[in-house]
Order: sequence, then structure tokens, then C-alpha cells
Amino acid sequence: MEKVVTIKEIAKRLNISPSSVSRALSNHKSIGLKTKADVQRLAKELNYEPNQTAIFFQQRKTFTVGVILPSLSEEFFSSAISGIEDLANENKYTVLMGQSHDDFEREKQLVDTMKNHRVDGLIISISKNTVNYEHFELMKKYGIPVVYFDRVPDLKDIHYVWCNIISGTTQAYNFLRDLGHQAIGMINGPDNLLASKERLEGYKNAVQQAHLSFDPSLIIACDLSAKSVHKATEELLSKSNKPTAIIAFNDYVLLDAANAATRMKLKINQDISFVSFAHLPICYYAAHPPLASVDQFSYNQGKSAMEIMLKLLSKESRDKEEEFIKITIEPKLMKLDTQVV
Amino acid sequence: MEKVVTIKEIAKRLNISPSSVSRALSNHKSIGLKTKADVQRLAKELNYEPNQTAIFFQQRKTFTVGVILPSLSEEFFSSAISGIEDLANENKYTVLMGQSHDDFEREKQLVDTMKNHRVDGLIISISKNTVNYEHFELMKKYGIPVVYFDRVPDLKDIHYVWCNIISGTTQAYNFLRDLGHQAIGMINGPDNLLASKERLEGYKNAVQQAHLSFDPSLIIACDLSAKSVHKATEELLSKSNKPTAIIAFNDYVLLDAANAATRMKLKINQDISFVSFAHLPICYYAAHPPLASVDQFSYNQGKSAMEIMLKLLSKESRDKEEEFIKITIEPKLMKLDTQVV
DNA sequence: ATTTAATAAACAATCGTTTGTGTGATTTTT
DNA sequence: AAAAATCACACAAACGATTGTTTATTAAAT
Repeated sequence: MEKVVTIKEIAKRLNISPSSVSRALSNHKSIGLKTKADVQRLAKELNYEPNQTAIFFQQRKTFTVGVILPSLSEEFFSSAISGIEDLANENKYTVLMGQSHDDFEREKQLVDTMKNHRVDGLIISISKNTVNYEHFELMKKYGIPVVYFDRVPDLKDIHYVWCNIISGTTQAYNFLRDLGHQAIGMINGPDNLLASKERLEGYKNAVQQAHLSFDPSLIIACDLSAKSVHKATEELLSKSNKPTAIIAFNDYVLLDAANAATRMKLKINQDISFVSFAHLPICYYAAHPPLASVDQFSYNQGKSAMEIMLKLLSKESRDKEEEFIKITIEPKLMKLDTQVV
Repeated sequence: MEKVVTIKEIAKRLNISPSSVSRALSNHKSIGLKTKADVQRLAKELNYEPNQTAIFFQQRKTFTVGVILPSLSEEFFSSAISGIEDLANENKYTVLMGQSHDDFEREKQLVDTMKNHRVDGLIISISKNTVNYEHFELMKKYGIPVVYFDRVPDLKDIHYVWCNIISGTTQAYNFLRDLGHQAIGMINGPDNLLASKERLEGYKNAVQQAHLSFDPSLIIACDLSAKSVHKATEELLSKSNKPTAIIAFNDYVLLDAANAATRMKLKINQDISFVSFAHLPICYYAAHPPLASVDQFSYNQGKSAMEIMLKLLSKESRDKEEEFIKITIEPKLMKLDTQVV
């Protein structure tokens, strides 16, 4: 490891002061042309690179945004962070990343780490098990703005971007009704998930709009594991008033549900039809694809979250009175037949 | 934003010097019991948190590792970074992340950013289009160790972890031969990819071990896009000596290839069988799953890379003479029939 | 009682950079 | 030619913490 070149080193070699070197490098007008040229030449020659940790420290700005999400293994999140990083990168920001694995304690610890690293901002999708928001409150003290995405806490004064699952579910319901389905079931996620509550709300809305009465027995929760989906599907399809169509929590749930239905000797898209959420590539290769899948545009959600962050971090915004930015992304029901590759 | 508490602030309030506060907080023996207690109580009361950017700067250590990979949207990589982050987190490190999108310039720029952020180490899977390694050489000057994973450059003196694709391909070939297949084709990736070269080598090895002669016409390259896979499949399956089994570059290639074969009125697993790479969950839900898929254990690869990094960053290692750590992960052929959920 | 040793804390330098202020030297103004 | 303005640079403080050295006080040893 060679000795890393600093401004001091350049100053010493040229027999001028460090402050002049600094100003010469940033083209300050108070430095003479010759000196500027000398400094810049020597800096290039010695391969000088500013020590960002020093600059971060001095300027109280790290050009880093923290991103905390439940798990990168979920395509939804890896795609979202991809959107965040792309936009961050275009704007000279770097992404500090952490996975909470839906563990509340780990989430708190990660927020703490991000705070200590003095990230300029934090973008987060909260864990399923987050029960209070004190750790985020603390960020205010440090002047670190927080932007929530997708999994948004139930708080008033926050910035967030989320996907309108409610309307997505209504779309899904109406799509199936337009196809003539009367009894439409739903395999929902765990009750404690906001995403589940929203699907339920969207479902109820659609029922109401259609002037029908809501039948709770058509809706069943699962914990998203294959086993639990199998059980839920069997239960739902063994009822007397069994549905002819099912809205699945997401594409993976759909696939497991379709497997279960097949085992029950039901013909997919004949005895029982499906619509799901996520619209992953897998839909186009699956043995039993859904009729349609509601795309939540995760990449765009990530990008939007970063857009909000950039706005919050811009000079103009930092000074003026706080105003909470809330963005709703409208999901889109993607019909599969018309899109097959 | 309240004023953030510093050591100086505490010192002023207690009318002692900052250095004593610092020592009191770290339980230095030269500080009296009463003073220690006073300092620690006040620090807690004021919610003092050390400013890490100051510490990073002063200690020349950021407890941050940079991770650069082609794209988070690829499950292989999101899973690998997940492994990296999990292990990093356990060891008080944080991950600074960047996607190269297989763009050489962007990769160089990201390496530069990581260097300027003074990450303690860099873990990277190089872009397809990386043509030289000067940007990595530069890291040496800053004493920043580099660990490569999966996509490893062809250099001698480096640390890396990779998956033995060569043996994986041999396994795949032998598996198909054991099933009785005589003509085994391969839809490979772009020629410039090391991963493609390794598959080819593994294929040739297997042919040689079986005392057969290598028929280059059984191997065809594609650029991994659906269109290109379709074309490759059609070409391969139109030959006079057409294969009865195909080794696909990965699961997605397999899916596209199976679609193309189906369109050619071939029955999958009857007229034509497939083995692929990656072993993604999708295999278990696909309309045309492969007979087997070679698992590359991406999560473990990430974890191993971070393990190497931790070793390199440990005190003991930093002093002693450099010694290059190279880890090979053995892939495993996962037969699908025995594993269906 | 004087020297020595131990204790507890202050002092000061440092990490690399930025930035406000001060200061000779040169040039412009009148 | 004296006053004012401009230029080109040096000086010094600051960001927040750590750490080597010094100093004053008290306690122990002779």
C-alpha cells in the first residue's frame, strides 16, 4: 500500500498552503492561473483523490441513503432496491443496504447503524413485526428524512410511496365478474399484514359497488407457505358455495393454489380460475398461469421513493416548512393471454 | 432538528476536557470513578451517540464493505448479496451496494465511488463487458482488499469464490447419459462469458471421460434473450443429428427453449429432455420443468465471499504476508421428480 | 520530611478538507 | 502620487473523536 496523496502533500511539494490547493482544485477565483495549473497538473500526476470520509465529516453530508427492507430474496424488494439504486446512482448517491428479515429488533438495530453512519436519508419498507415507530422518530433529531415505501406505517406526518392494493383488488374482482364469475374467493395473506387488509378492503369495495352482499366465507387467510396455501385452497374449494374464481395473494400463492386445485381434480381455467398479484416473469412459464396478475411496479415504487428522497435532500426543500409527500402508484391488472411471449 | 450532542458538549457541561469524556466513555483506567459515572450518566441522559463519520475519518476504517454486481434483478445476485449482507451484519459491517448493469464504465465509476467512500473492502462480481482490471489494481494502493465472486477475472493474484460450473456441467452431462441419452446438446450463453466457457469445458470433459468424440454442432450459443433462445433451440432441433437432451444455460433459457420445442411439436421429456442451471423455485411450477437443475448456491457463495473478506479485514491478516484465498463451491445437480412439493 | 510513585485530569496534536479572515503586493483610480 | 481597489495567497479555525504527553495533586515509600 503506497502512501495516499493528500492536499497537504501537494501543498508541501508546491510550497503553497493547503487552503490554496483546495481552492485551486475547485477552481476558486482567488487563485492565480499559474498556481491553479500547477496544482491541477500535480494532482493529476500524483493521482490525487479527495478523501471522502474527511469531506463527509466536514460537510455533514455523506451522499449515502440507507435502504432497509425485509428481504432481498423477494423479487418485489430486489426489484424495488434496483430502482432506488439506479436513480441514486444517477444523482451521485450511494445506497447503504440492510435486510430486516421481518425482525423488529434487527430493524431497530439497522436504523441505528444507518443513523450512526450518518446517511443523508433513509428509505424503508417496514418489517411485518414492527410494533412501534420510535426508532424512526429518532431520525428526526438527526435531521435524517425518512421515506417509507410499500409497507407503510399507519402514521400521519410521513413521506411515503405505496401501491394502491385496494384498487388493484377491486380491479381483479371486477375483471373476474366481467368474465361472468359469481362466487369469487380470495386467498389472502396473514391478517396482520397491511397488504392483506388492503386486499380485503378492495374486495369489499368491489362487492359493495356491485350491490352484492359480502360473504366472509369466501375469504381465507394463509401464511404464504406452500403448505398453508394448500390447506387454504382445499378448504375454500370444499365449501358448498365454492368459488369459481380465486384472487390469490400473489403469484407464488397462485402457483401453490393451482397445484392444490389440480390435485383435487379441478381443471384450471375451467372449473376454477385465478387472478393474482405481482406479475412476475414466472407467470409466462407456469404450468398453471393466472388469467391476469396485478402488477405493483416495484421498480417504479423504488424509483419514486428515491425521487421523494432527492426532493427532500435538495437545498430548497431543506429550508422550507415541511410538507409531506405521499405518492400512490396505481397497480395495473395485466391480462396474460394477450401478453404471452 | 435538535442540536446533536457531542463529546465537547458533554465536556463543557461537566467542566472537564473532551479527552476525559472520551476516555470516560471507553472506561479508560486513568479516569476517576466519579467522573466516569458522571460522564456516563450525562451521556445517557442527553442521548449521546458517537459521530461515526468522525470516527471513520479518524480511524481510517468505515466498517463498510462495497458490493458491486451486475444486477439485483437477477435472482442469483439478489440471493448472493443477501448472504453477504447477513454475514456482514453479524459482524458489524454494513453493505454499500451498486449495480453495474454489465456496463464497464459504470463499473469503473462504482469502484471509484466505493474507493472514495473508503469502504474497508470490496466484493464484486464483474460485468460481462469488463475488459481490463486497472480499476481494481488501484484499490491496492488504498489498501482496500478485493474479493471476487462468481464472475471472476482471469488473474492470478486475487481472492475469489466461485462455483465450479465445469464440474456442474459434467454432472449434468453424465446424468443425461446415465438416462440413456446419446446425443446431448447444449444451449450455451454468450461466448465472452466465463460462465459459458466453463460450461463448454465441463461438457468437453464429460465427453472425453466417456471416450466419445466431441461434436461442436451440438453446442449453440445464445445471448440469453427469449428471442435468441428460440432461434437457438430451433436451429439445434432441426439438425439431422439432433439431440435428444439439452443442457440449458440456466432455468430461464430452459423455459424459453421448452416453449420453442413445444411449438415445434416436440414432447418435452419424451422427444426432448432438459437439464438446466440455477435451480430456481420456478422449476417447481413451470409448465415444462427440467429433469434436473444444477444449483449454484448463490446465497452461500455470497456468504463465502464475505467470510474471505472478514478474514482479510481481521487484524492478524492485515499484518502478515498476503496469501490468496480461493474457494470453490461445488454445485449440485438437483433432480426434480424426487423433490416436487 | 523528602523523594518517589501513583492517580486523575488537562493539553495538544492529529486525521483531510473547507472556508472565513487577514495581508502584502500589484494595479487601478482620481 | 496618494488613496482605493484588486489580486493571490497564507493563516487559522473548524468538523468530532482519539491518543500520546504533560501537569498538578495526592499517596506511598524511604
